[in-house]
Amino acid sequence: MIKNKKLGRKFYQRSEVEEIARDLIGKYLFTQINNKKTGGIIVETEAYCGETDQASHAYPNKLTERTSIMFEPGGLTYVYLCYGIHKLFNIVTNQAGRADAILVRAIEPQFGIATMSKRRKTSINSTSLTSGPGKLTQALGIELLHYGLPLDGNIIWDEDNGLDIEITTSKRIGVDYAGKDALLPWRFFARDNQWLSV
DNA sequence: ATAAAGATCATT
DNA sequence: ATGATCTTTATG
Repeated sequence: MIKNKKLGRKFYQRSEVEEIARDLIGKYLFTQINNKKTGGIIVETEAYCGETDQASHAYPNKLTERTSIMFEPGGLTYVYLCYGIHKLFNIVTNQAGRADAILVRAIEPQFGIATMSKRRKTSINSTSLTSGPGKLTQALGIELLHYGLPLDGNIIWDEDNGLDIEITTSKRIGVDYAGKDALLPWRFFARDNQWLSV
C-alpha cells in the first residue's frame, strides 16, 4: 500500500540544494489548474545555488525583481521565461536569505495525460509530452503568473510516495556560460528513464 | 531608452 | 544547425 503525502517545509528548507534536488527524483509533481489535475513522477532536476554558483540567476546573491523570490524560505515556486518562449519551473529551497532553487527538467506523466497532451498538442502517448523543462510546464499548465506560489497542495505541489529509484548525475544542461561551475555534477536523473530531456 | 542575452524546443 | 520570441537586466 502506497501512502501519498505532501512534502513539507522541512523538506525544502534544508541547506544543501543538491541533496534536495536528488531527493526530488521519484517524487510526484501535481498541478490543479483550470479545474484539471495533472501530474507525474519527477525524473530529472538541476540544483542552483545563488551564493556560490555562477550558473544561478541569483549569483552572487544578486537580488533583482526576478530573483527576489529565491531569497524567500524554501517551498515556493520560481517560474521565469526562458528564450522569450518557455516557462521554466523551479522550486525555491533553503532558509530566508539563501537564494537556492531547483529546476525541474522532466517528469514521467501519470495523471491527466489527456489534458497534458491537449495542452502540448502532441499525441497522447508521445514521449515528448513532458521530457524537458519547457515541455512539462506547458503540459502542467504552469504560467508566469504562478511565480511565487507556495507548494501547498492548492495549485502546484509535490507528494512523497514509495518509489525507490536509481539516480545518476551529470553536469547541467545549457549552462556553459558558468565557467568552472558548468562542470558541477548537479543534474540528477532517474537512470534508464525514457522521459528524460534532450 | 535601448541593447543584449538567454537554465529551450520544433523544425530543417 | 537554425530560427523563434520577449522578459529581464544592465547600461547610457
